[in-house]
Amino acid sequence: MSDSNKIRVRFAPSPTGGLHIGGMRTVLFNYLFARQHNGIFVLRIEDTDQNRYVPGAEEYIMACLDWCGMHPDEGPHTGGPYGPYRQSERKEIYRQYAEQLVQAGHAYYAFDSTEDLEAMRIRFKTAQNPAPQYDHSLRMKMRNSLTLAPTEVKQLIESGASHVIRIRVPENELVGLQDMIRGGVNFNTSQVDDKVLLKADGMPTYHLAVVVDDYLMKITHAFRGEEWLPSAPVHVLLWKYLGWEDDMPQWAHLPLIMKPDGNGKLSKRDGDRLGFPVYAMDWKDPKTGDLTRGFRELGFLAQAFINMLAMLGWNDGSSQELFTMQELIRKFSIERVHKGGAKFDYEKAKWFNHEWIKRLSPEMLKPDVKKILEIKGIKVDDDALLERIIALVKDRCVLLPEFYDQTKFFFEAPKQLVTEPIRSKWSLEKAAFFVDYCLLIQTPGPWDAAVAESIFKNLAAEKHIKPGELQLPLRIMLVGDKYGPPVFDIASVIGREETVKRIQYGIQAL
RNA sequence: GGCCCGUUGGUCAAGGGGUUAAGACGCCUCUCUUUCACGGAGGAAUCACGAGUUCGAUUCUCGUACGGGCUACCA
Repeated sequence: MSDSNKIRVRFAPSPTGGLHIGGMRTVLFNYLFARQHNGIFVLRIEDTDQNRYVPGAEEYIMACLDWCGMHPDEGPHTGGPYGPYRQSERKEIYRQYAEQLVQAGHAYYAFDSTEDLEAMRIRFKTAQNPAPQYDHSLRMKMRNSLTLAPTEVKQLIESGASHVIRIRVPENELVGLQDMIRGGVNFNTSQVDDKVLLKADGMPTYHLAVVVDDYLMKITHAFRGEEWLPSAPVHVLLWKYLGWEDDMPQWAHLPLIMKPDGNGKLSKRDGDRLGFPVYAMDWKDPKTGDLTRGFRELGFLAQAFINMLAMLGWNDGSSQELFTMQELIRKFSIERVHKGGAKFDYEKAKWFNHEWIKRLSPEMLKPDVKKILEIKGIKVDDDALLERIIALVKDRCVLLPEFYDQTKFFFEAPKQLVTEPIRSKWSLEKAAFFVDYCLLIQTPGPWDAAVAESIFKNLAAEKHIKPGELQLPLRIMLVGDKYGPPVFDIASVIGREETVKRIQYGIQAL
């Protein structure tokens, strides 16, 4: 494939806060598509709204992509031949195209103030039309270069009067587009309003910027959320009016991710309300200082997060649900993306993580587990030991932090023993058994789970006590509670001396 | 209100004119394990509705209902 027809996609977030799973899924689909076709994945920062700009959000977005291993081929930090990749730094580019549109009669200057606009909306509001739009039916009633005398317009502009440039949407024309997911979608332009293209501050709106930049950056396939579908005719019109129709990218409007309960698209609030993450990573709002927890910090593996994201609205047609990034790159197809929105299910998300923890080797899990333990003040230097422990417990950890609860007793004796389950059945005979058991295991010789178990069972048989009656007490002495991997494995790992110590302490406590 | 997009169990979903309508999550039962999980075996539960086309519609068409999105000098 030559460079001229190379597939180029872009993820174009606006840096206004945390990156939620919908955004991350858009990145993922872009990334998969690019990699599958050996194309270019561009990151473009859409920071045209100065009011909503949040410092740090761009770095945060980069970090999220980094976590998931989806590195842009071009972008503000990587550079590239079509930069700059921040729209705020491209401000000067947009004006000329807006002016070009005005010259061609496809756009016009509008001088209406916010108050004018508000008054218009109130004045023309009826039961049939509760939200009047600045469109073909109303534009001749407003203050713009269509209604004002050319000399007046010229004078207003020269005097620096605040104004915007609006697209002049034709009346009663059919505008259609082919969507890769939905097929043909048609609109009658009479329903489309004269969207602002260039704002009073000289910044473009999304509508102008997305078209200009997609053209200039040679984007071939444009993926975005379904919420953009209604404004797609504006974009199609712009591609046409700018004379770039042949270069228009193929569109794919992705289904929305919905709230698990009730209705509407998923928002950060739902996560707060229902107790699950919505953002990829922890996000601290620099203004309020509020911390919103992310999937990563709550203990999700990047592999699981990606896998979960991919299955939200896509499948390969088989019943396979577990995919590596490489498999996804190979198997992804935009045609198999669902049309309907999917309700987010946190239980299922956790299931993916659990599956990935089970699937990954102790060695691969080790860095994450080390981090978890270090946070809790446990530093492990013996890698082989740690891997052995991880192998023992990983099947019972759903989220990474659970590795702490599942492994802490390997490193330190339980501080408190939960004795309720065994106290009532505790007896002098059992105490004597454990005293003897300690004596027996202290004699030199090999030490592993099998040894610990056979000594235990032989002694129990000798004393005519059912081994089952003894195992739970042993577990509680070693672990402190009724959970964890097989008890003799634990004894084996912590060693005979520590086992003896804990048993002796346990006998005291009971 | 208008425009646009959707609709297979509670959730994610496969399928697509004739099927016992896959599979997964969750839930329940049993089993393994004298811990907790994992694993294994089962179970309950679905084609929104109405017309039409057809020998036959969950599948095609049209309506309706319902859900969603948009309707900003936000993206």
